[in-house]
Amino acid sequence: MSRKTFQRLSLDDRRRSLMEATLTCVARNGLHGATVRRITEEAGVTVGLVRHYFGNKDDMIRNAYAYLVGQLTAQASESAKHTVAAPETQLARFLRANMTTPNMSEEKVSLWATFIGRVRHDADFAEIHRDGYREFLNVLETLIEPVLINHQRPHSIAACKRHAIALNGLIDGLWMEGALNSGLYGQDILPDLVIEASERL
Amino acid sequence: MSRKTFQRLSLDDRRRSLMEATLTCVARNGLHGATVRRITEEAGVTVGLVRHYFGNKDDMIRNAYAYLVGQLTAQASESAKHTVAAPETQLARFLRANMTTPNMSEEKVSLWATFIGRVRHDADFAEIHRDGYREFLNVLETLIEPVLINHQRPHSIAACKRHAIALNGLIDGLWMEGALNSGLYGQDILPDLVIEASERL
DNA sequence: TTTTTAATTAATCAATTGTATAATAAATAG
DNA sequence: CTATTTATTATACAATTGATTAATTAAAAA
Repeated sequence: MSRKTFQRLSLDDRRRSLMEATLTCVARNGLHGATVRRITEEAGVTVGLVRHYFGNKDDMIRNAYAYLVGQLTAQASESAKHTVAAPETQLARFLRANMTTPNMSEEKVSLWATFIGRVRHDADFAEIHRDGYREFLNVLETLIEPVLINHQRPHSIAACKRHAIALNGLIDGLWMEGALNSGLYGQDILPDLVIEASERL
Repeated sequence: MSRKTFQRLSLDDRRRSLMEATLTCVARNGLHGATVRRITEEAGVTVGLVRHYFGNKDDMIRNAYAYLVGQLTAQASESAKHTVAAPETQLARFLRANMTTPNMSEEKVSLWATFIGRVRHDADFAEIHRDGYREFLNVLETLIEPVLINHQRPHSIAACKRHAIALNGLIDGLWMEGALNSGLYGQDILPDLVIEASERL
């Protein structure tokens, strides 16, 4: 029997490959079904690499979670600073982007929810979550402030924050509804709905 | 060595005890850390009872999930049909109830999110989720319709549904924000916030 | 080319997993 | 009080788990 042929990847490439395989397996089999063997098979390598690149499985999963949150916030930041337009248009565009693919990928949202159960009990998860949340909130606040000013509404830091929290809640909630859409309504109403809703806010 | 002394419980009591222990363990250790041994120890029994009452572990977990969803929807329905009051007051009261304990128990919301990752891949989970979701939406719709009528706004079935979906999204999102509150704001602003937001909807 | 480096494989290990079965004892019926 | 039922315990088992180590080999260096 001959050994398996393999490629030597750079540290970053291999780590990313393993984190993505981790997310794929968690999405498919849940946190409890994402075993080291399944993950490494998905990545096309053998189990020893987990120790080599992450020390142990838990650390690999934490890194994968951070990787996921990073993707989500990066997408959000990206779709926020697009063109020059009226503040309302910018906010609306941002919201629409967050209600359509690829920002609202069913898999990512579902993954995000799967991990959230760990946030309350694992300090590392909590920190990753908090950082991502803070960044998303910041993006929202900077989008909201000019809109409030335009409409001559109170726009203190606190007021912006309140609106950001509410809007973020709405986005999160509709994310989840969209991600696991139970077939009770068409997916396509969500973008209009979130804009319609936030216009009233 | 003497054997462990025990009580024989009724079928319903023992099943409920095991389901509650299951939820406790999932909340504490995640779906992957909720082992049969931990669960049965939490329930104060030995492992053999899982087979006796649920056939296997997966079935026990599915039943525990259905039990959780049942609790959540029951709470919601309960807090909906309270007093006789103006439709706006009733809706506001319902929303406030959903943003405060015991309806918004951190543990329950966190549990709810933990399980949601399974909804897309397990038909049984999907059905349980869909049923609970439908019921919650129904409650919301019946609360919303009279409000719309009072304000002489379109109140077709479709319009009510849209509002219900949006409000449910807002509730879900704020639920999660509240449950894993990252310490970025005080918990107490959520009730006011959701009412303030929905008044504008 | 040859040498060196370290990424990767392959195999082994102890621990934990879910499940199954026979022995036991609590509750019920006669 | 005795017999019967069956909920519950205790134990065993095979499979799977995450972790560890030494042997390889691809790639870089010389």
